[in-house]
Amino acid sequence: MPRIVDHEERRKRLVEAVWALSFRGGIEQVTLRKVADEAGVSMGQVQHYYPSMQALVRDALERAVQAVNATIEDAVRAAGATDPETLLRACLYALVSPAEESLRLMRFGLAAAGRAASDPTMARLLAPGDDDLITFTAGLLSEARRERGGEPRGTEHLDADICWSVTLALGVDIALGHRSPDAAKALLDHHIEQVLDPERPAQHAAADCGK
Amino acid sequence: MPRIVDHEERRKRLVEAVWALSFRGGIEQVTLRKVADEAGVSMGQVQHYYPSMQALVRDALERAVQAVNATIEDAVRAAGATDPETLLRACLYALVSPAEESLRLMRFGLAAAGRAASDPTMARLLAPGDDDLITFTAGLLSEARRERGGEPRGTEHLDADICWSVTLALGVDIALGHRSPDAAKALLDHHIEQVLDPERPAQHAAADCGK
DNA sequence: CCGGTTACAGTGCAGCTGCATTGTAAAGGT
DNA sequence: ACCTTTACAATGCAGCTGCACTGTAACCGG
Repeated sequence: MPRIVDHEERRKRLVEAVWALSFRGGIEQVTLRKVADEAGVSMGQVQHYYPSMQALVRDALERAVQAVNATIEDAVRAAGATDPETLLRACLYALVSPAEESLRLMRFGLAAAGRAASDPTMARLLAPGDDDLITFTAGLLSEARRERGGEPRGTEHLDADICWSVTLALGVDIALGHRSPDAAKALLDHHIEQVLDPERPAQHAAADCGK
Repeated sequence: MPRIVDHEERRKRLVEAVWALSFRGGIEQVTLRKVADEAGVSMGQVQHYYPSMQALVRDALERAVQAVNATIEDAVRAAGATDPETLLRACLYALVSPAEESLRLMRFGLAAAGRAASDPTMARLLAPGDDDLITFTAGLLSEARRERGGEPRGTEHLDADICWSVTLALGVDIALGHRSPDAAKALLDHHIEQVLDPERPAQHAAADCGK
């Protein structure tokens, strides 16, 4: 019947405006008017697609989470059918990537997490999906250990959980500018080494893992 | 000459009002009027002690960081002269404590970190002091390993860094309500075990480290 | 007792906020 | 050709914001 437009495209554009604004001046700069300006549209359009500001920010967060997850899945797909260790590294690296897009997402994610600290409905968006990811990672850990000649330790699930915790913390550090992506990657490498091959002492003296 | 009051006491009261408000409704609820109300004083007083809202929040963050550090130091002092492993655990547990006060600080810290993501002057307040803490922790790790009959691995500094990263990530999870303090502690225990005694396989089957 | 300094309390204001409302142009079905 | 539905654009508004400003009461050295 009526005029038909691509809703998805509009929402995406608006959400990207939110990300951009938040990246530049913090989530507090995300207002109806500024989002409209950044997206090059009118306030009316923003209101047309989102009933409230909260809904906009929520959707922006949801899409940010999806985008990060997509980054990980892309990494898996790109790695293809290599050894599990390479795959594992590829997954984890996705969160400490120096790519600008990744940085934008992490920054917004952190800002949103700040809000989520006292907004349960937002916190839920940041919650781990269904720990499929952890289970998948645990599988990789298990295989990677076997490939290195180690025996299974039965703690893969916990180890995977910790792996992601470390990675997330490093991502936060990067977002805050406390660590360079390189330094984070180096530290992450050390941890992976430790997890995969606990017995081996220090091997690569780790050029610099400093800040 | 003039009327004399305890400046420190006033500022502390105001900052605690900021923490309380932020805990309840998020950092966005922290406004001049609400802070004044919460502290039971007038807006004029808030303005008298802080030239701007930014300054207030900054001071609140600075004091929150100090308070958390104090928590760690208290833990060290309380542990007294026990074995290094107990000391190490005491330090790390400070960040995943179920104490309400700790929760308030972590929540506010997370909210502030959200702002710090795009405010470098705030990010600096959250930056690691001078990695004295990491070095201290590395020392504990080293001693604890020796006590367990292990040989030094030369990676204690990196390991300590990772320890705190894990702990921080768990603290964030708790603040977001994604993990209970108990679950976090259990996972942290697993990691400590792993770090101190890499060779040993799984020992305590870890009742539940689930969410 | 008094001048001066400090420590507030109260008020006013310009600017911005989200949101409701109204107006209107475009498109498709009939 | 018309009518209905959609997709906006533009404007209005009440509420809140930080902050500047003014008033004033307490205190203390002299």
